[in-house]
Amino acid sequence: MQPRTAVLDDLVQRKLVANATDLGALREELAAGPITMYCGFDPTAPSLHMGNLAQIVTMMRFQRSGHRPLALVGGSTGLIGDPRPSSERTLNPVDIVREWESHIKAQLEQFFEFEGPQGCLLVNNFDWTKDVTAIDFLRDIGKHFSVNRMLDREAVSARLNSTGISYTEFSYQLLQSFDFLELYRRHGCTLQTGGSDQWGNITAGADLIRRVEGVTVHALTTPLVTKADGTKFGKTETGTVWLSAELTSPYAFFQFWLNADDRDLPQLLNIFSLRPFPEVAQLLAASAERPQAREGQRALAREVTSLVHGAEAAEQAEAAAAALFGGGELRAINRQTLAAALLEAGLYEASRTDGALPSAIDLLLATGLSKSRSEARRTVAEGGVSVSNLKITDGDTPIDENLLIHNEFLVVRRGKKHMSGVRINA
RNA sequence: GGCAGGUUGCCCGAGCGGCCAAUGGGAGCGGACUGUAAAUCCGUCGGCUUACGCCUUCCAAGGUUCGAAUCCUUGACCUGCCA
Repeated sequence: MQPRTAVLDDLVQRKLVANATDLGALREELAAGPITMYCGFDPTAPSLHMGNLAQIVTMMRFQRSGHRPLALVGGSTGLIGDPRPSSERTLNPVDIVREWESHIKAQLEQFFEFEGPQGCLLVNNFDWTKDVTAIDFLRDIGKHFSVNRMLDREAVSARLNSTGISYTEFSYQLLQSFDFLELYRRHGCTLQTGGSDQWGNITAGADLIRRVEGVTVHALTTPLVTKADGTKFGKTETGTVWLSAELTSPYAFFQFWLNADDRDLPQLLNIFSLRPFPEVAQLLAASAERPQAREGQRALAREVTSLVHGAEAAEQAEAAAAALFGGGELRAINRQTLAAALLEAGLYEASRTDGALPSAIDLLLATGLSKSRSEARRTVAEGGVSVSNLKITDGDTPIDENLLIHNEFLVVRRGKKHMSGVRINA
C-alpha cells in the first residue's frame, strides 16, 4: 500500500490540481489517517460521459491511496439542475430522472472497490433531502448563505447578464452545500473534489460546514479538459462520447482515444491513466520521439477502454480497428474476425433488388455514412467512397458481386476514417 | 416614453425589386500530403433528380408587383441615441 499522501503528490505532478483549499492542511490530514472524500454525479443524461470519467478516475486515485470515496448520485440535485452559463435548463420529468439515476448508479459501481474499510459507498442525496421541509431548509441552511456572494459565481453572473436565471437553479448551490454537510455528519467526509467549474459550489459547502459545525474541510478541483484545437473535449462528429456501450460502442470509444491529438496527449494521459507518473512520463517521451507510432494514444485507448468496458471488449475493439485499418486485404481476414470487426464498427442489413446488390449510394444511406442522397452523390464525386477497398466512381450502379466478402459482407468506407459493414440478406 | 437602426443558410456576415439557393470568412465534409495526426493546398458545402429541371429557404403574418431576401402594413425580438 502506498503512503496515504501519495495521491496528493501524484495529483500535483500530473498537474491535476486546478484549485484547492489549504493543501498543506489536507496533506496532514491524509497522513494522519484515511479520510473520506466525495464527488457527485447528477442524473442529467441516461449515461455518464467522458467528463464524469475524469472525476471518477480522480476518486479512484484516492481510493488506491487508502482513502474512502463516496460516490454521490444526485437524485435531488438532478431534479433541479446546476446553472449553466448559457441558459436555463428544461426540467426533466421525475420518472426520467429516476431512470437515469439507476443507470448512473450501475455505472459508478463498476469503478470502485466496495469491500473493506476503505470500501466505496454509493449515496444518494434524495435520501436526506426528501423529508426536509422548505421552512426548515431556509432556516437551517439558507440563513448561512449570502446572496451577494452567490451572485459572484461565474455561471450565475453570466446568466444575470444574459437570459436570467430562475430561483430554482439559483438554489442549486445550497443543495450541493447541504450534501457536503450531510456527508460530513453521516460519514465524516472532509474533502469534496470536482471539475474546476465546481469550485464555487464546493467551497460554499466547506463554508457551510465551518459555520454550522465549526470544522474546516477541504475542496480540490481538477482542471477541465481542454483541446489544442479549441473544440470541446469528449465530442465526436456524432456527439458526446458516453460511457454506456449502448450509446457509444466500445469500438467508437477506443477510436476516440486512439485519434487523440498529439498535443493533447500529455493532459489526457495524466488525467485518465492510472499508471504511475513515471510510466506516463516514459510514454510521453516515446510519443514525442516517434509520434507516428502513437504509442501514447494506443496505451491510453487500451487502458481507458478496458477500464470502462472491460479487458475483453477493449481487445475486441483494438482487433477490429487493426482489421479494418490494417491496410491488408479484407478477404484475408477470416469470416469470424471480420464479422466481429464490422459489428464493432457498425453492421447494417441490406437486401438485393431484382437479384442485384444495392448501389454505393444506397449503401451510404443504409449505413448512415451519408445523410442524404445528394450528400452521398457528392462524396462519391469527390472520390471519397470505397466498397470493400475498391474506389467507387459510379454511385448508382449495383455493386459488383465479387466485392462481396465471404459471400455476405461489404465494407463501406467514407473518407479515411468512417467505415461500416453491410450484411447482404440472402 | 421619444428618435434611429437591426433580425439572412450550422456560426459570422454581404446582398437592398429580376442575372439569388443567395458574395465572403469560419466550422463541417472529401481529396492530396501523412501517422486512421497537426499544419498546408485543392475541392465541396439546402433537398429531390442521370440530366433539363423541380421543391423548400433570407424573424412571423398579410399586401403591392408579371416577379420580392430586397418595397408597404402589422406583430415579435434585439441594438444604438435622447428623456
